[in-house]
Amino acid sequence: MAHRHEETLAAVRANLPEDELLCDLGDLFKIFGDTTRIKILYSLFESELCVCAIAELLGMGQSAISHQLKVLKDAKLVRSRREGKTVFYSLADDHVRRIIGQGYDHLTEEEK
Amino acid sequence: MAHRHEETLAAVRANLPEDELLCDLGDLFKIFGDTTRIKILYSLFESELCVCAIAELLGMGQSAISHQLKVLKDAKLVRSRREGKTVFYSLADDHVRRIIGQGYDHLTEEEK
DNA sequence: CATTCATATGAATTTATATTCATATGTTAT
DNA sequence: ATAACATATGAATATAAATTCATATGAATG
Repeated sequence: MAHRHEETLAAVRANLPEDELLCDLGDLFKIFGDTTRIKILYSLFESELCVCAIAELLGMGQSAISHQLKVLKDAKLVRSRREGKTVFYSLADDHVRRIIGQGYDHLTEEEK
Repeated sequence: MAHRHEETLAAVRANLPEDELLCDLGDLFKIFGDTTRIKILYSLFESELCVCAIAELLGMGQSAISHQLKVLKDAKLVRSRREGKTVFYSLADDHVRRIIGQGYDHLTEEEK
């Protein structure tokens, strides 16, 4: 503790969500915070893709992609659909596009 | 490589941004992907705060907070303003709110 | 039902990142 | 100038997370 700021902190505390939600938020963004996963998600903007197509597209091993798809699926960011031996992945909902879109904006827009 | 998907991949490749942008996106979200930083950003929704107020609010050491504020500042997510011995931090622009808002929506809304 | 193909998973290794500790910098007041 | 306070920073440690390798599961086919 250093100087006084109880008045300020009271207001901030009142508007701060529960700890659990803040943790969940961090965990969610953590998932977007990896180049491989961003690439996977972005690839799925266009169409559903099978695991080996994604691996080929990104120039990575099948195992690495599978592991990351699991992370994405656990977070409900992608869905999967099996067709014979092949499993197709697609975006789970539109939040993915919106979240990435906002990030894109931050990177490309000028700040004033 | 496994089976054929050149046709599909061609279309996906055409719409995929440059590698550098995808990396930058990952790096940006990585910053949101930490509970401490999310808490700091959320705290700043309400008002600007000095370092020791944030440390007190989060129950963490001043050093840890300073390190994270540096990360946030380097990413241009927060600004700082010195007033005597005290340094006040505030959100740099509205993208922060929007990005966190989209994450919040994903967590709290029902998916259909 | 044995083989092949597509995907998934566990363990190990490597690499990155967060916090702490000690200390430096910068500001104000005596 | 010296002391006291607020913040910043470097190095070290601890923890987490990504990829690889080997192998397992699950589905189709001869």
